[in-house]
Amino acid sequence: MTMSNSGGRRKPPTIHDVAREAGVSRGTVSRVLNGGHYVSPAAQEAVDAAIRKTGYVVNRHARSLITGRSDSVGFLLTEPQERFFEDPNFNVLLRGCTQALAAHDIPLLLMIAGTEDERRRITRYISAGHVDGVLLVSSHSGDPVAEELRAAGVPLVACGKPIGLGSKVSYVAADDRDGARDMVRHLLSLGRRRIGVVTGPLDTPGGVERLAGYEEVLAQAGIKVDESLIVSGDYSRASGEAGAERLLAQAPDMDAVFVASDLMAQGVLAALHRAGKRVPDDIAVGGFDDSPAATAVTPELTTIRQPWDRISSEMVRVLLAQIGGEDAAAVILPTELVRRDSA
Amino acid sequence: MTMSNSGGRRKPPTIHDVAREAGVSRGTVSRVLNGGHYVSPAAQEAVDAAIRKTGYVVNRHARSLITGRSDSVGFLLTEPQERFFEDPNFNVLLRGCTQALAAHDIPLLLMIAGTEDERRRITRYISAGHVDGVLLVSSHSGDPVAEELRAAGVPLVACGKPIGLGSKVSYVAADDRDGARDMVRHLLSLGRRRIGVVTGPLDTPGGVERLAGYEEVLAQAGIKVDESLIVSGDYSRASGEAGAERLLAQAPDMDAVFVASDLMAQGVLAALHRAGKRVPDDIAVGGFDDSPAATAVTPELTTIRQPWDRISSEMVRVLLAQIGGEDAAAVILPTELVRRDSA
DNA sequence: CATGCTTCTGTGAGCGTTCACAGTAGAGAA
DNA sequence: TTCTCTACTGTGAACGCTCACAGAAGCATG
Repeated sequence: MTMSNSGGRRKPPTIHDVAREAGVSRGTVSRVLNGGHYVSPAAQEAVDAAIRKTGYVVNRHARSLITGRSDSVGFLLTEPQERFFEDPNFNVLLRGCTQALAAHDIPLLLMIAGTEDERRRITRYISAGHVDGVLLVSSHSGDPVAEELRAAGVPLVACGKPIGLGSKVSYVAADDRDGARDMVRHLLSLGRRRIGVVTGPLDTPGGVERLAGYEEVLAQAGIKVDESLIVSGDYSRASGEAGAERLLAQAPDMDAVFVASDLMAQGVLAALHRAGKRVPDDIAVGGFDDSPAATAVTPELTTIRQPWDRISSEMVRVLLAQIGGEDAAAVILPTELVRRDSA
Repeated sequence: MTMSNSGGRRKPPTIHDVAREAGVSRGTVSRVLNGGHYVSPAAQEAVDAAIRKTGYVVNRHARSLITGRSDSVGFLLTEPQERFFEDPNFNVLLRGCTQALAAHDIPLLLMIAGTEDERRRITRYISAGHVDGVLLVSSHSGDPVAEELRAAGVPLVACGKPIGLGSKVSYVAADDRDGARDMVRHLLSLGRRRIGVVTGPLDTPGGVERLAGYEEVLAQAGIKVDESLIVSGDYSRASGEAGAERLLAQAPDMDAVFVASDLMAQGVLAALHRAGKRVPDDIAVGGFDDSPAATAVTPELTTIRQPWDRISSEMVRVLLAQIGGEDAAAVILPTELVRRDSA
């Protein structure tokens, strides 16, 4: 009855074991592990075999201790959490980032800065160098956590154009203005002329840009912007419902409405339904996001697809580049009109 | 023009710096850091002050290198990702776990095992000891990744009762059967007698248990279970829609239906609406989950709330206990009936 | 006064890597 | 021959921490 293996975790092999097995030195194994420059074919092969045989996996702690890198990045969510957690796009983004990083063998640490205590803990953790960089999701303007990290020189890539942060912050965003332009042009092409809009929050770049696209296209079409056709929401379903009611009261002759998020559009559809308006016959409805919500309603939403899969992979690409020493960069990605039944 | 601080990351203070500042040795600082036993009040205070002054944060890599612990845990999502990512409960769970862990200063590493390549990478990463334990979300029976980790002796806590894994795996789950019982009893109390059911996937414990609760209560009430009132779905909205259509065809006199998830219930509502049935007048509908979807439909869903916040905190509690050497444990948490308009 | 116990402190070793450097061998040039 | 160059390899020193151990000081006990 000697010590058995089952149940307990066996001490894993080290670079020493591999070196001994392969009949070379630690240094040579290390070189093989890190790119294989200045290694003879024979040594290369011997080390590869030894690694396979021993099941060796590099000890990242030891490596990090000496390199100063952690080979991990944080995914930081600050401020108004609820909204994000209800938004399925958030999931797509999170998954995309995780998988893009996994391809580089870099783990993603999820960090949620809700309470003041969490905020402190997270800034301390990140500033201490426990992650090499941060993917930031925060629509909040003047986010104090983000500002502190920026000041500490931590590589940072935001999702969506950040407000109130210095110019040294990279970001990746969909072309909100162009998406809005596409949708409004589409509504015009359907012959609609009294087009309302439920905007997103106007203290966010996305909210502002989508409204700007709307106004731009109307102006180009020679249609005067009518203030009674503009109401603003906060991307939530409830605010869409309330917005639609206001619009119906202010502009009974409205024949289309561009809603700056699918979730709000859900609310708009509900309100229109209650008011006895048929969609799209009486009023055409255009959404934004192409979230699962878009196909969960009747009629299914015509909407603007944001390329979330590309957004996530670009965020990772830009962050890794920045960690590698490159300068901050801004990436704007094109959107796409998805035609369904509501417009 | 000497090297300036701004932009670059400054080398952080070490335990040496703190020791010098406090006028004590490394050992004493280390003791303060790890619980403060066998430390004189004077030393304690001096070290605390030095830590504050220098802004010292422990280097986790150096610590892990010697302790063998990583002080981090993985959140592992395997198999049918899409379903999870559409399910808002997943977000609540993920957030809950992240925050519960944060309170212990333990980072959460998100891992998604989609492709075969990711699966390999993740098992290697975890088996190598780069996390101390794993929170597992996987409804798939006989999950190979989970099985491998279990065999490797990695502390593991599943969300929901896992199928096909040995008994050494802990899990935390809502009391599915009791929740189903509550809902069916509620439908009976409304005077309904021809109660249909759209089950979850019957290769998962949740699906089986919810159906069992349904059958149990009907039996208690002296109502014979009618096979034509039972159809099974996969928790997706589409399967709910299809299920409702089958039920309407098979049992036109149905006056209530218990749907094993809110997402499916959304589909059921849509199908009933199309068929001209009024809810709850003609047919009462009961859901399960109390997801945001429940209040996003008209009429709002009467449903069973699963205590997701407690599930996540219990998962973390059980995992940390197991990492600390305790035995595997199973935790079943009570559900709650939420009355709204659909039943 | 020796002995033991408790409480506290400092020291050296070592965790598993990478990195800088020294060194070797072989080829080609002077 | 001698020198230089290239391609490769091994070695010791670090990285920042914890842990085991030795020891000191204080106090009670024999």
